[in-house]
Amino acid sequence: MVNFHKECSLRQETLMIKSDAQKRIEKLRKLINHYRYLYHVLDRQEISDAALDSLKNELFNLEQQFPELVTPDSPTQRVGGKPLKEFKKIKHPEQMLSFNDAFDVADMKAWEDRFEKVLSGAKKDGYYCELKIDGLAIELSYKKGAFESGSTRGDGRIGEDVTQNLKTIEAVPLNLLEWTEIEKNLKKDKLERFSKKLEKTLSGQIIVRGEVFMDRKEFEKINRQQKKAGLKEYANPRNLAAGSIRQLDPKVTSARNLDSFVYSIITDIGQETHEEEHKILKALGFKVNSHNTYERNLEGVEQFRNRWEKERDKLNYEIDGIVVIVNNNHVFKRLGIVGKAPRGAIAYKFSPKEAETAVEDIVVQVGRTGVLTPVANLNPVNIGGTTVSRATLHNLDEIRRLGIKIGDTVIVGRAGDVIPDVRNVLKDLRNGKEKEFHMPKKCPVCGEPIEGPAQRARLAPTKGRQVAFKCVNKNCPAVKREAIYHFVSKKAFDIDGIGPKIIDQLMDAAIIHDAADLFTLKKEDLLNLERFAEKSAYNTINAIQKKKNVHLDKFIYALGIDHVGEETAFLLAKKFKKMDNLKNASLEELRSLPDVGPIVAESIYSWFQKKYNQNLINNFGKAGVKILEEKTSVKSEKLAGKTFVITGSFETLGRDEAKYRVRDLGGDISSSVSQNTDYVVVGSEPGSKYDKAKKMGVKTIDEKEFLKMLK
DNA sequence: CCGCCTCGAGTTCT
DNA sequence: CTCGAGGCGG
Repeated sequence: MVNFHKECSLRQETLMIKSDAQKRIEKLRKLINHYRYLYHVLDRQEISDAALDSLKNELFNLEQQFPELVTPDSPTQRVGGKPLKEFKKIKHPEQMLSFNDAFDVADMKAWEDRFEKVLSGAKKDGYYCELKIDGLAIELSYKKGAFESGSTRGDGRIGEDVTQNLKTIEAVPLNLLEWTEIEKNLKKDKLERFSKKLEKTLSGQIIVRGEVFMDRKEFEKINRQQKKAGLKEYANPRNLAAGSIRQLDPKVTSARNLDSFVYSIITDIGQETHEEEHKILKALGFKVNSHNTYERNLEGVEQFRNRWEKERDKLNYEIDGIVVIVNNNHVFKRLGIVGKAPRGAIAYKFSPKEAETAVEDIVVQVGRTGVLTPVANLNPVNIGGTTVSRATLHNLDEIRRLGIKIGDTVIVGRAGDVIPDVRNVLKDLRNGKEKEFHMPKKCPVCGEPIEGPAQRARLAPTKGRQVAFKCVNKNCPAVKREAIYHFVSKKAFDIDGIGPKIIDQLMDAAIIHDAADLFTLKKEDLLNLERFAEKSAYNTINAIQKKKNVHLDKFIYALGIDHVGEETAFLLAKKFKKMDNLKNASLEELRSLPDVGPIVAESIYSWFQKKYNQNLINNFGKAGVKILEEKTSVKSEKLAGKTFVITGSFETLGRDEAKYRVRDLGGDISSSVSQNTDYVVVGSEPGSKYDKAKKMGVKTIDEKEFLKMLK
């Protein structure tokens, strides 16, 4: 009796808890699903990750206690499946097609012309434009509002059943929204007319399609982990996403944090346009891409494309173009299929960020310092919207690293989206006629012998390996020419309207021999040259004479002494005050300056020892160049001890101007972010310094705050 | 001697 | 902007 009683009460207790648990479980599921929807679909975070995790934890624990309460659509079941032996096949109810490609306006026009002929004047009703996500296509099937199965494209007719893996993607709803919610959404978009048919469809089956992808952050995170573990890094997010979705063990897929957008409804619910499909998908609780939009004509399409080509880097996922679809579904159907692609849609690709081309030659350039730089002359190709015909190869080490030969086929990209850069040599495409590149033994410009790493190693055996080859002839025309380019450049004498072309002309005609000669130029000297008439000659002379008075730091910088750039020139001007003091400074004096070590001191000292340079300085004086020697006074100490780094561009002042203003107030400017940096001033379109500042926790300020500090 | 912090120099096309 | 290397502190 006693025992019976006990058992009874125990059962009673369990039952009670179970019913409570059931209620609690349902509430938790609803809540978790709601936050998931806000976060992954509507892009809104209203609860911290930690808080959401604790909800999930509670749910998980309850379900552990009552396994019989687990349902397949519970949020805990996103990683519920066991590893598979192989994927089952799923037949697509309607073939999954691919798109034909267009690369420019002409292609688009041709496409429009082609199908308008087919339509023979029927109304086409504009286009729907979507971002073309670089991922893989999927198909999802929902029965009675719950996710039932999903598959990859496969060959278009039959795909692989990757249901378990798709479940792990939080952007893929395990349940559609509740009907009352859907109705509200439809009303908001004035789509009530679909209500009836949609409700009926949902009680049965609805099939939709979309794209699975991995965002950049996740991709970078995984590659960091790979690197740390000494494993091979993945080539791109697309391949990694595709690989992840084809994992037999859903635990692996789950760890990859994939994302997804959907973009079309296969089931007929009376949708008239593609735009409506998107709105309905959104109303159902699917994640659709909010940037997609309707455009009336090809001009609008063109604008959409161009805008996103420019802004594609701001997205957290990769796109390789846009998809343009005839918006009217009846017209779209009528246009039919050509080959493997629908005639009513086209992928309008962005110009590629990398392209394949041939190395026609490798030539050598001589820079201001005499350093020889090998440059590849390329068969011109369009990369990122501009034509590239040359790319630097930096030095011999780089050539060896790439293994590049003349005649090779290469992949060219643009470093920092600007500077052409050889990424890869396609050695498999060689035909045997490729020629090895050799550094010339003699300077290609003056014919004097080149000093290479081997020679220098003998001269200074303590130094490590040096990569540069150098023409050490002080009279090498190339070096002298570059010296004058440098002299007139923005940060030196800043002489407007005199560029390499004019300097070449003047030197070739032997009218000038060094920078000092510029200041004694007469109008008559120029009139004999090609492309110079009265007016242009006058302007040029005027531009030169206008810059006759120059601050000491600019002057020192303009001399182009090895290892003396802007900063060191500024420092020298501040310390020595007068040109004469610097000229006569001893090695020890120079060496004692902060940031000047043995190498820099030696470079400065020996520059002023040379007769040629002494003459040059005298000639500047004779030509009437005046050095303003009293500019170093700091106006205030307001920013003393503060170090600034500047990135991006500003509305009200240039970067250099900003720099001078900081210095005037006693602050320091640095070119790279570190622990020592006090403020990073962030303009529009900032570069990597901004990222670094954020990572290091350095304080960033915007233009407004910066200007306030300057006041 | 090592590692961090800077500066210098080179770079393409519109 | 990026890479290489000089300077300097630990």
